[in-house]
Amino acid sequence: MALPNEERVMGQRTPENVAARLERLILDGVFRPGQLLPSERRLCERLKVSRASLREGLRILRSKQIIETRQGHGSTVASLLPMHQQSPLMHLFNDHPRTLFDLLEVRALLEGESAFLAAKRGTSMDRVLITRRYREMADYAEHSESIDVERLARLDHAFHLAVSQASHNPVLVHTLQSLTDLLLSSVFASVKHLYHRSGPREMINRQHARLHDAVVAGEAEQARHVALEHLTSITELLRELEAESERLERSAMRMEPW
Amino acid sequence: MALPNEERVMGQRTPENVAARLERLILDGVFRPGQLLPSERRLCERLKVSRASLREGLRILRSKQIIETRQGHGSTVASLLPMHQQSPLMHLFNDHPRTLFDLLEVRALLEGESAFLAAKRGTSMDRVLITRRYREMADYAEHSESIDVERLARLDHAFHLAVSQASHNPVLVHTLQSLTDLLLSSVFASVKHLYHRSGPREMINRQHARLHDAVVAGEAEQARHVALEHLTSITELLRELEAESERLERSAMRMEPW
DNA sequence: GACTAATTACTGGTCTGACCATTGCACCAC
DNA sequence: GTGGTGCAATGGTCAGACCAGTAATTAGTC
Repeated sequence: MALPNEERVMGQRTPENVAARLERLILDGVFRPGQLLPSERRLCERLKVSRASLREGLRILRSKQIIETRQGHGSTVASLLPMHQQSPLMHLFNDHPRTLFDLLEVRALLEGESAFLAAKRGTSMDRVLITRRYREMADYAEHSESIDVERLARLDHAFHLAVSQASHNPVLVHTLQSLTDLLLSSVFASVKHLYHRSGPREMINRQHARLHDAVVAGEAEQARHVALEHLTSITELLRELEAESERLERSAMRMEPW
Repeated sequence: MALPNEERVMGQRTPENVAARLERLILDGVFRPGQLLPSERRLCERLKVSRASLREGLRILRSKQIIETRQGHGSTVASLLPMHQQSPLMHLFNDHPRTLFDLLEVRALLEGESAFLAAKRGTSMDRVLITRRYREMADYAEHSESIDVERLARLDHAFHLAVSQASHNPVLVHTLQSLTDLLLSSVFASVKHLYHRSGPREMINRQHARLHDAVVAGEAEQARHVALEHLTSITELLRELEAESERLERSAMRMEPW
């Protein structure tokens, strides 16, 4: 039961642990992309595991495409780290921030259609659920003094999800979902900013109210119109935010040129 | 260099090969989902490899989530085979064939918007490319006596891709692309049927011509309208095809009840 | 007889040390 | 310089041993 101290801090001698420790070393920059790792024999000594366990650990990293191995040569850290492998579209965001607005454009289209279909096809149960989600969100936004932005974002998301689900088109729900995930993972900080300011927040609240009313009333064209307006507003707000941060960056650059 | 004959047919004694052979056995139904595999020792004998290599092979299957392993118990074939893991949406198609029309609904929306934007934003270079793709497709459809359906489908796809790319919205292009891939992977056989019949083929040709003309002329609203009409036609044709095959199935059932 | 505890015969997990196969480099003859 | 040759390093595979969980059987108890 009692292990030598050094081994305890090193963790268990299991392949999973080996892979995790090596991944940590790579993420910390000890081993850099393109670089040749130490030989298996050396890594065994350094990580205090047998070669069999080490090799299974390397196998894990290889299957995650974190390293590449050539017999007689060694293992090299792959140049594309998994951070960039989250989604095919992720590349775009890293290369061209402008893609954000392309995404919003597509999302507006889908969000508008889902509101339209929800108003048209939504059952009474759908409407009850939509209203409940709306009330949860609106109550929290109005009554809470100190707002937890993350929670508000979740409630917001739940409301829109309920609307899209009332469209009774799972493909639409899924596509919208994946685009929203992509959006939030890339600009969650910016979205948080929107909630923090009372001006935008109130505008968003009003639009949500109108969207809810139109969908529940079954006014399909109106629902689509409101949804499009909603997304247009958000796009506008994000544009302003971007321009603002650009101004800040530029002034910071003047202060500290490189 | 000279291996015993038996080993040569078994293949190399490498973990990758072990994984491939086991996967083959699972796909062939020798080992069924939920079933417990033979113990590592037995598999070693049967596959004529050392336990170290076998374990690395099992590690590969585990990382692909084809098997699950518990110490002291054994390795079981996962109940969800990788065939169903191609895409989150794939589940839907397997469970509810009706999803096909949901997909076509979303695709019509995106295709319409992409035609609209292409007509609006397309550069002269875009138009040249769209025309070229259109001509390649139309020439092949008209002049070829015996039509290679797969080739025609590729040309068709290339034409629509050129249109969507002229929208200058990479997110739209990507989303449309993934939906199209999903569609073709699930109902490629049905799509082939459409091309085989001269009636539907000529209708599709006419719609392509009108779509091309509207986009190149920059008539955005008209382009959207034609694209929507195009997708509506295809949906209708697929519906008819489905009803037809259902009739066939039902009559077959009467012949051979079970 | 019914329940609990110990036994035991499995299972996967790890370790060791050896040998094989490929690579790349230093060396050497031409 | 050029082209072979050998050697030392690498990853790949192997065999056998022991550790560590699991589960069914058995022995013991009430």
